Parts: sequence; C-alpha cells; structure tokens
Amino acid sequence: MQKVTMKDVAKLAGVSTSTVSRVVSDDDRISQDTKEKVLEVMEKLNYYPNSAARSLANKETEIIGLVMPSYEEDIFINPFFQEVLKGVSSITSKNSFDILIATNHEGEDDLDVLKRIVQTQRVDGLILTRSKKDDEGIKYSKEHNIPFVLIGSCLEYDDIPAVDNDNKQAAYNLTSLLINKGRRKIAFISGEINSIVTLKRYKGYLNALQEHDIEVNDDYFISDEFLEESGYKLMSELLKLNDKPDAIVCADDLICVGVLKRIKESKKYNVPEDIMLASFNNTILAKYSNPTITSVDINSVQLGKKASKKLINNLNKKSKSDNSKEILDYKIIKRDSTLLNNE
Amino acid sequence: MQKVTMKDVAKLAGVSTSTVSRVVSDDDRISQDTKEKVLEVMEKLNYYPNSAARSLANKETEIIGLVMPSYEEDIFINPFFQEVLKGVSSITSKNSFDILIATNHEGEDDLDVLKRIVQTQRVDGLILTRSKKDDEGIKYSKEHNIPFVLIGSCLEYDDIPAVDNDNKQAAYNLTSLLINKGRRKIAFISGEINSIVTLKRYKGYLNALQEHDIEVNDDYFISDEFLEESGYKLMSELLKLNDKPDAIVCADDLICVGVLKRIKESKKYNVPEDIMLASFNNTILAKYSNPTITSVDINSVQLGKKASKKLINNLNKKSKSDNSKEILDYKIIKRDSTLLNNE
DNA sequence: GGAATTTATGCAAGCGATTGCATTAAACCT
DNA sequence: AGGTTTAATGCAATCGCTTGCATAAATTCC
Repeated sequence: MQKVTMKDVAKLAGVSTSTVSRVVSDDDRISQDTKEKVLEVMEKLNYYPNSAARSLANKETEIIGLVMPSYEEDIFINPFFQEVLKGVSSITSKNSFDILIATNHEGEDDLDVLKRIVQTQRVDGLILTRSKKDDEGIKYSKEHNIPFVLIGSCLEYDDIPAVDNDNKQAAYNLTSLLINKGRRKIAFISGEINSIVTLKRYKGYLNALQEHDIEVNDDYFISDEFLEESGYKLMSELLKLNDKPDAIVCADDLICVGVLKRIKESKKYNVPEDIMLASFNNTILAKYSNPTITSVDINSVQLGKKASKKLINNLNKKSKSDNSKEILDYKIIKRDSTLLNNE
Repeated sequence: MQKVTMKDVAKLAGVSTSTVSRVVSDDDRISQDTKEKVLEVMEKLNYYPNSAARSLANKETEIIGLVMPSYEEDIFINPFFQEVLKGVSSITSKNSFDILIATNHEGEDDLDVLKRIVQTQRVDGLILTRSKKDDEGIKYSKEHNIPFVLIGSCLEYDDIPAVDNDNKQAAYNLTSLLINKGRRKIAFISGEINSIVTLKRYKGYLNALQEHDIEVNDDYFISDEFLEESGYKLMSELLKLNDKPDAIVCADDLICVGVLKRIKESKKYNVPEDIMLASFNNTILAKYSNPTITSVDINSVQLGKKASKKLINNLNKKSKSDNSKEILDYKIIKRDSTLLNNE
C-alpha cells in the first residue's frame, strides 16, 4: 500500500504542499478555513508526515538518545537504569519526543556509538549517564557542541548541564551512620573505579573515617564492576583477611546484594550483627533482599525526569543553553542491614 | 560547524556522489582502488552519512521499535521488561540496528503510539509484548503488513511471528508442585485479566486443580495489575476470607513480592509453612526476596533475543516472511517459598 | 583488430518534507 | 479612488542520500 504523502493531501484539499506543511506545523499565517479543510483531508486520508523527510528538511528528529556506558557490562540489568528510563520517558512523552537506546554495534566502543548516533543525526540530543574520569563522551559532546545533559558529575568541566546528587555528602552520612553504630572496620566496595560516582562516594567515605579518626585500611577498599558477581567475588576477598571488616559500604545495590549473598554463604557471619551493610541507589533490590538493605535513595526517576526536561528545554530554545548543574535530594533509607535487635 | 556531506567527500576524492554512496553501501561494482581512496577521504573528513537522508531515499531506518503496552502502568519498573530489552539490544547491536522505545505522547493511547511510529516511518519493524485479548496493536500491524514479532501469544491469529513459552504447561506444573506438597486451597493472583499470558497461566492453574479433583473456589481468583501494590492489595482481600488459601500462584514476581509483603505484615502467617508462594518470570526479585520465591524462569533475555533475531531476519529478506511461532523452554526454579523445613 | 562483453563510474531524477521569497487579494487609509 | 499595509497562499529550491539507466573504458573473444 502506497504511503499517503503531503502531495496527496495538498491535491485533495486543493492547496499547495507548503500550505499543508504549514498546517502540520500550525503556522498562524494559515487561515482558519484552509486549516480546517486541510486537517479534514489529513484525517480522511490518514496522513502522517514522513519523519525522515521532515528531519532532512528541518534538521530535527524529535528523538533523544539515552547513552549508558557499556563498561557496566550488564547495565541493562541494573534497576537503576530502568528507573532513569522511566523518568526520561515520562517527560519525553509529554513533549513529543521518542527515546533511542544507543547500543554498541559490533566493533564499536562507547565513544563510537555516541559519535555515530550524533553524526548520523539520529538524535537531537543526548542524555549521558555514569560519567567516568576524563570521560570521552562528555569531552566529545562538549567540543562538538552537541546538546546533552549529564546524569552525574564531571570533574574536568564545571559548565556542563547536569543533574546529580551530592554523592560525597551522602556517602559521608551513610558511613557516619555506621560509625555511630560503633563500627570501626568499615570497608568500601565499589564498581568501576574510574566512575565519578564511585569516586565521590569513596571520598565521602574517606572523609567520614578521617573525621572520626579512624585509620584508613587499604585492604578495605576494593573494586570491580557494577555487578552482583563482583560483589560476591570482592566479599570473598574481604573474608580472607585476618582483620575482617565489621561494616561495608557498597557503591551500588546490585553489588551489595552480591556481597550479602557471599556473607550468607559463609555461615559464619550475620548481617547486621557481625557485618553491617549500607548501599546506594535504593533500588527494588534493597527493599526486598533479606535482610533488607539500608540504602541511599538517590531519586533515580527524578534524575531521569530532570535531565530530560533540561535537555528538551535546551533543544527548544535556540538561545543560550542552560549549562547549570542541578543537585537533587537524597535520602538514606534505613533498613535491617544496619539495625541491631537491641535498638 | 557545517556537517560533512557526501558531496564533500565526492569532491575531495574526485568522484561522484553515486560512487561515494556505493562505497558506503559496499557495492561490489566499485573498484578496489576507488573504494580505498574514498574510504580514505571519508576517514579524513570524518564523514558520517545523514540518516534522515538515507532513510528518505531507501526507506529504511535501521531502527526497531520496542512497544510495551502502557496498561502495565509501571512497565518500566518490572524487571521483566529490562531483561527483554537486554536480549533485544544484544542482537540489534550485532546487526547495526538501534532501538526506539515507543512511549505514549500526551493524549495518545497504545494504538496511537504504534500507528505514529509506524506511519511516520520511524522504525523498520516492531517488537510487541504482552498481548491482550483482541489486541489492537497486533491486529493493526497484521492488517497493515507491518513487520513485527510478538513476544507472547495471540489467540485470534495463529500465523503471526512470535516467541513465547508454554505458559499453560508451566502454570500447570507450578500448580501441581504446590498440590504435591499437599496444598489444596490454592489461589491465583494475577495482573491485567485480559493479558494473554495471564489467561494462559490461569488455564494451566485450573487444569492442574481439575486434574487433581480439587474444586475451584471463585474467591481464589483475583486480579488487578502487574504491580507490587496490586499484589499487596489483593492479598489483603484473600486474608479477609474465612477459608484462607494455603498456597498462592502469582502471575508475576512483582505481584508476588507485594503478596509476600502483605503476608509478612499480617504477622499471623508464615511463608511457606502456612502459605506457599509460587510465581512467574524469575526476575531478580524472586531470587533476593525473603524468603526466596519459587518462580518460573521464562528465559526473558532469550525471548528478547529470539524475537529481535526473527524480526531482523524478516526485515532483511524481502521474500516470504517467517511467520512461525517459537516456543522457548522454561524452568521452575524451586526456592524457599515452597520448601518446608522437614524436606 | 573489431565486435561483444564486462567493469567501473557518472547523470539526474527521485525520496517527502520545509521555507525564504514572491505574489495576489483583501483591508485600511486619507 | 488610489496607494499602502496586511494577510494568505504558492513557487521552487533545498535538505543529503540512493539508484536505474546511460556511458565510457577495459577486457575478452574469434
């Protein structure tokens, strides 16, 4: 079946394609009468403008790209991603944008994907997540003047549009909570070490230790990936130590769940009695694991929402773009993994 | 900065744009020499073909649309979705496709979204999920000859490309497992009642009861949505009954987790001693809840993979499309929610 | 060595929209 | 009434790429 084009509509309505085009984009130079007539014909013919032709002519796709770095191997399994997506989609849907999930094609690395979808002009803008140190994606986007918003932070530039939480402060508070429960041997287990969010959380953790005059034990800082298996593996390492930790701060729930699994398997230690656990992101995992896990609610859905709002705003106004950084609230959700019976 | 176009490449390489285009699409009519020369220039100029122009000319977008019905209010929160996405993305990335997440724009219903992204020619094909009775999306896609693959089943047509599990059999087996543990008062809690997957699972449940001469109690079949809160709410209903169930089959882990929460809050009943729980989808939730939940692993990632493979195959060959249905394995993962201590 | 193939490339017409500018008709002045 | 605005629409170029067909050059054949 042949697609209905603007020409068909124009002919049937007895106007030119320019007029149809102007009706579609609701140009106010068109008289009410013609507008109605054209709309009627459009309805009748079941006309939809071809989006490729449209993009080609006006250089807008009404698509925004969501980029998740693949160094988090199983990014698609971390509930954090899903919550961000949820937030993003709620905003894009209100603004007639669609979402393109950028995935690495065979042989591409992260930067390649980004380059590809931007240069081929598949998207109008980007939402970047999980930045790392000297993040190439951010650098590239900035240098090439590509509209984007970062969910997270960036150490190299401070004039990039972003939304984030105060992860350092959150980590400080989370660690302090453990310290206030009397723990002194606190480990920090993290994912990818170059991820900014990890670094910030680590810093907050260190600050808390220092502030309470607790000596930093190098054995207590280990990292791998943002995966459950990593948590499991890393916890095995910790259990080999002579001086085992009595509390652990995890950089992510998924990791924490792995840690917890390993502890349970040891059959020698209990959470929270022997080892307290505290984590980040407050995903559904923290809520339902056993015991439930104290976790920092970073407001992931909101991060997605704010980021897409900001991006869309910047896309719409052709003027100076808003390069500010927005800091969202966080909240430590206290659960059983840090709650002793006698409390 | 002006974008580099095919013209620029052509000029610098001293050839026509046709030649450049043919190099891009790796046409074998081009001599090795020119090919190399052109590629060199492309590299040098950092050329990427404009995807809108490309789509406009050849009517292909290399994007596939992933459609999740919004009646699952919080579809983006159900880990099932994420696992499917993971599977899909692993395949698309190997085949140079990108994924468009279709979300309802303001004022649109599910069918509208589908129509829009198809008619505006934003995507080459669709992956539909979670079909319901008289599913309009399927009907529309079929009637309009739109390439698509369904994850799930469809009662109305049997010649549509699909991948699914034998949910009826799985439910039968799952229910039988409970019966074999001596349970007779088995309830079935489900999401959206018109969802095909729910219907099939319900049928399997009924079959199991009948086969074991257990009378069907209408009070034991209740449904709402695919949400945790629904499970919570529905369980409250069940607890009001005089004759309370001693086992529950849930149509989805998310629901089950809500059910479990409600049971725990009652402080009167224990899982699995008083009430056994069995569920579907074997998401990360089932694995980490307390107690862990027996759940049917439906191989969600694989569903996503197979579906996208099938779709891409159908897109590539212009010949007769493969309208077969593929049934994937499932596996009941037995966990604590059906495991008595004395076993 | 010239006809017949084969191989490699270019020409130019699309693809289906948008948009600056020109045009015409209607409305407004004085 | 004649000139000037203003409003409504059309013309035609353009966006950047693909592709059927024509053409030119190189190769093969007898």
